[in-house]
Amino acid sequence: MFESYTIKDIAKALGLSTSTVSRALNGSYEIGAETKKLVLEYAEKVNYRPNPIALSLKEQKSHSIGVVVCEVANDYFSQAINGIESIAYNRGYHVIITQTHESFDRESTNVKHLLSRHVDGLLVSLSAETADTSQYKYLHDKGFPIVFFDRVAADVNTHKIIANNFKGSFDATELLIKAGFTKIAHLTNSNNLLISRERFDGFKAALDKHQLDFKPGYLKHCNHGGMIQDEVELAVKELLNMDEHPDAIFIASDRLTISCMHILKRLGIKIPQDIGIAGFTNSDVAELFDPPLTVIRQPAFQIGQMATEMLIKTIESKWPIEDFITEQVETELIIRSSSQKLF
Amino acid sequence: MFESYTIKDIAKALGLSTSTVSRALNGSYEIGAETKKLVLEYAEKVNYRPNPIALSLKEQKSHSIGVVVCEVANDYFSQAINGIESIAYNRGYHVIITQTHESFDRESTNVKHLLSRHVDGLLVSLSAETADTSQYKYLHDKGFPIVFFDRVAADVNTHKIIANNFKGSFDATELLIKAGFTKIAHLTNSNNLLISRERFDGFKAALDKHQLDFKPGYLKHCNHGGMIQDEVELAVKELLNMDEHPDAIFIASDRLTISCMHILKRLGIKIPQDIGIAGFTNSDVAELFDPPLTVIRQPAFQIGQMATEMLIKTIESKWPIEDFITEQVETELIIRSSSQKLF
DNA sequence: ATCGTTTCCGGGAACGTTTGCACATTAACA
DNA sequence: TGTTAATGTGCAAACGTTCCCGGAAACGAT
Repeated sequence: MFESYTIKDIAKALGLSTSTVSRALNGSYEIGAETKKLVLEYAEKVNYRPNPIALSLKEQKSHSIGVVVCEVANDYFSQAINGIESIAYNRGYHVIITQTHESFDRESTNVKHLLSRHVDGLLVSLSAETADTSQYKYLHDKGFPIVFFDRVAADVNTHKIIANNFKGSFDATELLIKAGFTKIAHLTNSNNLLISRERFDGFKAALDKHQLDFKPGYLKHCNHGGMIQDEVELAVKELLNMDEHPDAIFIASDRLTISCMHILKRLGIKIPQDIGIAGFTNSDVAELFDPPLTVIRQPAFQIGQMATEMLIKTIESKWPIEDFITEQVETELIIRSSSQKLF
Repeated sequence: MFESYTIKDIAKALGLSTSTVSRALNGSYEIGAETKKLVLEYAEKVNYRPNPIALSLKEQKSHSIGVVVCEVANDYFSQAINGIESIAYNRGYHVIITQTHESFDRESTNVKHLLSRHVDGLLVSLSAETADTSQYKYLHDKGFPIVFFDRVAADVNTHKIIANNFKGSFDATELLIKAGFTKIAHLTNSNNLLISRERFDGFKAALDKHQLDFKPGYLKHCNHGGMIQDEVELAVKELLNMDEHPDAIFIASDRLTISCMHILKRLGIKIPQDIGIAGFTNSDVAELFDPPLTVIRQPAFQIGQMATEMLIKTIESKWPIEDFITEQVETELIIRSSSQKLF
């Protein structure tokens, strides 16, 4: 039944006061053994569950956490959310998810909305458009719990969970180089995002190590994170139409990787004969692609879990936290034939 | 700022009572024009937002809806959840998502948990294991708002949103037949699910129409909905090892379709040369598969939206609802080469 | 001057909890 | 017999709202 018993009901039924019942339920030492037993048994019998809303009001805690991501229909984020939910559920928190669709305005209003919902903390992965992180800085300075994951704000000193983007990029790029590709382009997200810069650095470092020089024309940013199909298409076409066009593309985000594959398919470009491909994605079906796709995969589920654990620890901490840590997790390079150069 | 102003604060600052402020904010006719203006302006200035938790306690409504699905990391369900969120957000509800992982026990505890959270209504897609729907019947009889989507409970008379499973299956099967396949197997979910039975009926009807007889050995149920990889693998292998093995498989669920593709790939089975494939899935990358996969696609986003609209309408209805409707939406058959017979 | 109406506003209860405090009972002690 | 301590229980406030009442002031009509 969904009309639930309250402490008042129990008190009335047992001829006790609500305070006594409350204390008995919470195992207070100042309640007699038999009274306690009486209450506990009755509560069990009628399946008493404390009203979480009343508790929230009393404790001034909503027991909910707000999540800000660009979109949920995305392999990386749906896996991360899975991780977030799994921890939150067990710890008695519920999760309110909001999507920015890579828009800074949406992100701001989402944060405001979550705050007006009185969430106890925020789990944030920035939108591609976001350059201004002052709202987070402000909240964080006021002591509001925030944990960033994946797309972190460089200038807000709070807990963060990130993948080893440099190494992931370096390894993937080096893989392409070792396979024999020499003219490697880089398709990436907005430069606002720290991950874009880190991934670029890894890419560049691999080039440097193998004495390949970096062509500025081979670097393409999609400032809307792949939400605008035309933007990606334009970038890809520009690469393909260059006089000395690239023989491989290293792609730095999940959505861009998938978009790019669609575009290449539509254009009839053969992989890896015409162009080699390696990209970040958490798709579980990259193995089934034609050709099977070489990917850099992040432990999205674990990242979601770690971020949530950290956030809840921060929320429930008795003292203000001053030591904020940045956890780094390793990526996984899964080599398939899209990155194999054919001679 | 996240410490928000309360009505009390406003009352104190303006030398009014909380009742007056509350009424002014709600535009009550019994408040003088200038008082109202004063309050409204001050509230605007300090960016007053009513505390949703206090409101919930007062109104005995949590403004949240519970969602029960088998998993979120699934193309169909992540798209549906996207639709659910989009409506709920606009209507001022938040969404609590729970996953059954196709287990009936998990489903029961999830429902109990959501109820103890005082959700105002439930959006449910049954687990593959669920045969007993009495808990929903009970709640529904008590007047608790429930809307089923996709995997509906046949014997609970409430609002439902389903795809035209019969037609989707019929069309896909007929497509395989017309392509020249004659020995078509059917890989599907547990028979507990109404959608499995409907999809089987569509499959069977197409066979009948074209005078192909149905071989019981060609029907394989995965009672755990594809959550157990070995179960799917066994089913697929049994089909392939039959004396007169099928020349095509029609697959009736998202997860099974993807699982089956992985298994066939690992076994080195060529599609469509060795076996033709068509299956239900909402994957956005089926086009990129090797070979491109013929799919039956459901309008998952819209289904999520419709279900949520219906649920909120039921929640907010003044009178008890007696006319419950079942909305049916059409599926989309996307023909690609996995279902093209090569001679 | 008295009464009824209108207009405007405040007091206080209620929603379901927790918790500081006060109180009652009993037992032990002087 | 009175004092103290220990034990067990209840009252009431608080969290932020809404809303039923009751009431004060102003006004016109009698």
